[in-house]
Amino acid sequence: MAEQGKAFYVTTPIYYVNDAPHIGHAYTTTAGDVLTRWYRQRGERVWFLTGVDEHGTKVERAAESGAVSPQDWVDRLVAEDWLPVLQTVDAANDDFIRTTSERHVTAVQKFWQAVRDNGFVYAAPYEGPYCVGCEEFKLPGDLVVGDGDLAGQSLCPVHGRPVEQVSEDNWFFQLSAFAERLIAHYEANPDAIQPQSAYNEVMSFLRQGLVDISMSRSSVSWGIPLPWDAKQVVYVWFDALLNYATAVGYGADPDSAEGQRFATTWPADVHLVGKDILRFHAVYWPAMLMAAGVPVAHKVFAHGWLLVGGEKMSKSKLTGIAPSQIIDHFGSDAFRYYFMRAIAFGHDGSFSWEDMSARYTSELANGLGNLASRATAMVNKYRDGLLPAAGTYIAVELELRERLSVVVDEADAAFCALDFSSAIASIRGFVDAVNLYVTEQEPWALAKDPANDERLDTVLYSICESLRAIAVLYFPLMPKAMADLWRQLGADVAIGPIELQPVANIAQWDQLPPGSKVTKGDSLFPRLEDPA
RNA sequence: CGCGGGGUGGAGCAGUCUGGUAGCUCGUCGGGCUCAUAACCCGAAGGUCGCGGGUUCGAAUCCCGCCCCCGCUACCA
Repeated sequence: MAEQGKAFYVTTPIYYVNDAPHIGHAYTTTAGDVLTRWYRQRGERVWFLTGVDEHGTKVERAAESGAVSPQDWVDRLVAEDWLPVLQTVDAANDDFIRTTSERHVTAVQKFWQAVRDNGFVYAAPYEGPYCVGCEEFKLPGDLVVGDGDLAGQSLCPVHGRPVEQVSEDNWFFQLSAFAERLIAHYEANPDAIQPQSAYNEVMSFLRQGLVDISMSRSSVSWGIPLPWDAKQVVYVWFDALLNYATAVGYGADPDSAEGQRFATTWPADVHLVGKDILRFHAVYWPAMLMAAGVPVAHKVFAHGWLLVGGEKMSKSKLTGIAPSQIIDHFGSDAFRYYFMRAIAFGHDGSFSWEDMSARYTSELANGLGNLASRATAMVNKYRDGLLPAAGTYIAVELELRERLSVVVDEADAAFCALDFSSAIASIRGFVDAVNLYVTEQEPWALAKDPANDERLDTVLYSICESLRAIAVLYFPLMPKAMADLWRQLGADVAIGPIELQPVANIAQWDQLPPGSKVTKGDSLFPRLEDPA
């Protein structure tokens, strides 16, 4: 559990503005959103941060070719691409950090000044193989050996051209000083990197030893100037990683609102990252924090890649998919459901339109949507839309309630462990159990004989109570549809807003007051035609 | 000896850490029901869990060897 008074703080990576948002970005954001919405549903204080990374050579160059200033360029990308995608996936982030914002820039300078004051930054010439095409230094291991005319020469693997030996004066971060501390930290906190495969990877990397790493660039101008050397800017990774701390008030006056936020929010509880940027988050970032004398994050969780046609998504192969392509058709709830349900978090997973469509139809339309539909229809048909009071519960209802109680516990444990697919599997099992309950109790048969009135009341009430619980359980995952369901059950009027229903109370039965107005509204998940 | 991930019924995936009737979604076949979004429920067929050894009363799961696929080569989640 979080420290007393501290918010449960979750971050996504900050996305590079020069890319087009695709479903990989949306996947990470969705995971963070579901996780934080669940914690809010538990009644905890929560802080959910996302944002964008705006510095670096690529942006500088792109702006140049568009004949605008870098700032205008990134302003436009943020407004047109990155903020809208949050609406598209229905993310309820508490903040959005931009690395060009004043609060970030000044805090980054404070941070590196602190690291330097602590003795972990030094000047040295950096010499190494440099690719003019990439405009960056390469590591010897990155290079490939040429053949033919270029036989024997070291080539840039991207451009296939010989690299040059270049030297520039640089500032170095003394990363090597932290290998032992990091190893000790992770040995003492084996849950600090998940899943296990990511933990193993980082540990084996650390045990090879760490080398110092250049933290500034003189060849780039679009960045944050070093406070002690205005001719150099902070290397973009060592600017970007700091967002997690600067966004919640690192470096602010402790008595200010920002300073208070830092005190009650930092350290982060979960950094969500793709497995490709694990090393930055599990090695460089905590080392930087240690160097500055700031506590490190509790956990880094590395999720897998989305594969399309068995390969990592690729725009050049036409498999880079914009979230809106899917969400325009299926809606944001179905998008969130699909990616959290179909892919074990931490593993790679395949996306296909066919699978998405099949799951939507089977699990959402035929499963949950249809259950809501048959429930609201029967209350209207047999009881004029007024929820009846339950009569005497018999064994089947008691079993259903017991099942619910188990499901709530399972879902809570799984969501808190970021095991989204297991949480959903558990809830889905309950939906199936309720569908089975309906079929076996045959309310339509009970309705044929007034002698069964009380029994029919009990069955109808139990179905609606089950749906009440399902709505709350699924609300963090599918906020729009579950808010709809909540209204159809009359629960907003009867027991208040769905977002205020604590997880701890979900399994408590008899919450819907008899007499509530149950409405048969639009289908929660209408069956969709396959697009041609 | 590069590092890492993976190979489970027709498709896509759990399960492997903490050995003990192989599970889920879809698809196929047969039956039931009619409240409901032609939806719901039941039953059945279909797997030597990549291959070969080993440990064990017992291995998808642990150990050894091997084969194959995919990333690490950036649109970077």
